[in-house]
Amino acid sequence: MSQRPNGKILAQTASIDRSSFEPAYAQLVNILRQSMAAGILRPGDQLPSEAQLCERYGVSPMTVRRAINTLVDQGMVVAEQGRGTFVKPIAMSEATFGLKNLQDLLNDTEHTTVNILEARIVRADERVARKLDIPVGQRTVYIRRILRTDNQPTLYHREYLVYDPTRPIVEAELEVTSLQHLFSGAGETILKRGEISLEATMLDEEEARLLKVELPRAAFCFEHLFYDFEEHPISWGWFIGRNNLLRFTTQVGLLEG
Amino acid sequence: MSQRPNGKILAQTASIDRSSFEPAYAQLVNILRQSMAAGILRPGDQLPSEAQLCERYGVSPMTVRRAINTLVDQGMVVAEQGRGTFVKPIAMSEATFGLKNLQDLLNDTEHTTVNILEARIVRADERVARKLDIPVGQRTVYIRRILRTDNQPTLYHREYLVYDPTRPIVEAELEVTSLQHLFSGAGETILKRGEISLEATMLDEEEARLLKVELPRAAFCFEHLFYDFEEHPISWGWFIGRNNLLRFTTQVGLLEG
DNA sequence: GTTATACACTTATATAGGGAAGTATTTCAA
DNA sequence: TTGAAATACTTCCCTATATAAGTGTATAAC
Repeated sequence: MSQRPNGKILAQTASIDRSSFEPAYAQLVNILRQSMAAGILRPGDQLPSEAQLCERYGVSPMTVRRAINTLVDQGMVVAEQGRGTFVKPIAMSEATFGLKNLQDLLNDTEHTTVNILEARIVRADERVARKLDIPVGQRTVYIRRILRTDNQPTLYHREYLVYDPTRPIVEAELEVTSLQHLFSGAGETILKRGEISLEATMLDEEEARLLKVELPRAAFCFEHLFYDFEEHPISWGWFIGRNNLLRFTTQVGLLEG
Repeated sequence: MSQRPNGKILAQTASIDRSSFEPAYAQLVNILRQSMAAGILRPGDQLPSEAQLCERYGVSPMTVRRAINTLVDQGMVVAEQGRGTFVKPIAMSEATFGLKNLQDLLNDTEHTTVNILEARIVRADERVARKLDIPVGQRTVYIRRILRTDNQPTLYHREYLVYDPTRPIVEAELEVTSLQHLFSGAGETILKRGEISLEATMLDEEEARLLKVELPRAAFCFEHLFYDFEEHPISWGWFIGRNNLLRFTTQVGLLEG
């Protein structure tokens, strides 16, 4: 049975280095993480109690608490009041796919360029009006962009913006760098929140031509809808990416070991 | 200029209820979140200093620290030592897509059934051998499953497992419920970590037939590779999902308002 | 005018301790 | 033997306090 916290194993492996620049709580987090990565603490095992950790590593209860809270926040352990803290088994459902690849692509101004294919005022059709919550026929700004990496087209972006001269976002959006702002959030104080969804689609003829690929072809479609602080939608658009260049990868469980 | 922390606004909105079951730090987190959601604290604004928050809400510095740390961990604010704590603008790059939908699908035993189409021992070909880091020709367990929701096929899963009679995962995997275990992590103490990647693909003929859709059709392909504590791969497989039933949605920025 | 120092402000880390709440075990009584 | 109460142990939450360290500004010295 490995349900009972076992002390000796952990004690010999490592200790807190007080002269280090790394804070004690962070060192303790790493010690526990490495114990899990090395298989000393397996899923389901109980961690040493907080009092035991205090004594063993010579730190105060609050430091131990902070370390354990960190692990709980990271989803690596579960703490049950009155029972103990236990190592969580890895769960595929906790995998998350981020958009960091996409951002890196945009921030790499060395290799990446953004071209505006079209930017004009259009009247909202039924579909656009519903998405942006405006009357049919109201003016919107329609923008089509193509994003190239080393002169290879990688992303095709279309976007509808509500047309409001008092709102500076329209001008800002027209700049080629505005996509970066959308991603990194540099200085956009108008947007409150956004809904983003990802789906797999077939490229149509225009998309294939612009992305320079053969039909039929599958691709990611990446739809976004942004709201201002009055909860009004102000931007609806979608990215279409070449699936060979855009791949989402992630890890579950423990990293190094 | 809204760079200077403004006190009065927040003070009138809410206060800490000491008789509540909700801990003080959590209440403070909610107060600050709501201030941001309501637009009182806009992106780029500076939060009141920790000392100010202590005084205003009558809590100790550690309580304030924990609340702020929580917001930092959630990516809503950035704390800069010596300067202050600032509200982060929303960034699309921080959007993450989770697999909770998929898990809910699997856990819903009322509407979801798993059928094993095939489960047999096969010799590893070059591709499988490379993925599982085993010699070509070594025996593996090949499993094909179809997952139905309300008798509608939704997911097609194929998987190769290294064949090792001493390892109980092979038997466990053969059960129809094992997919749930993979996702929720119930009792799997053998798996250390996993790599998961998502891409958009075109369905081939067999996949389309099993999922009962017309060709050509785009779909998500969801590849997974799991390792044991000796860092040996033990499971390689992939899900193919009907794109109309499998959609990834997420939010960036502030939720309620 | 320029530089160096001191100070006030911020966040960051750590210590010590106490009380509340939940769980599991033991002990005691029926 | 069974059931209930007491006890020990665990995590959880909070307070109070101290020190360190980074940032910016005002002041004094050159």
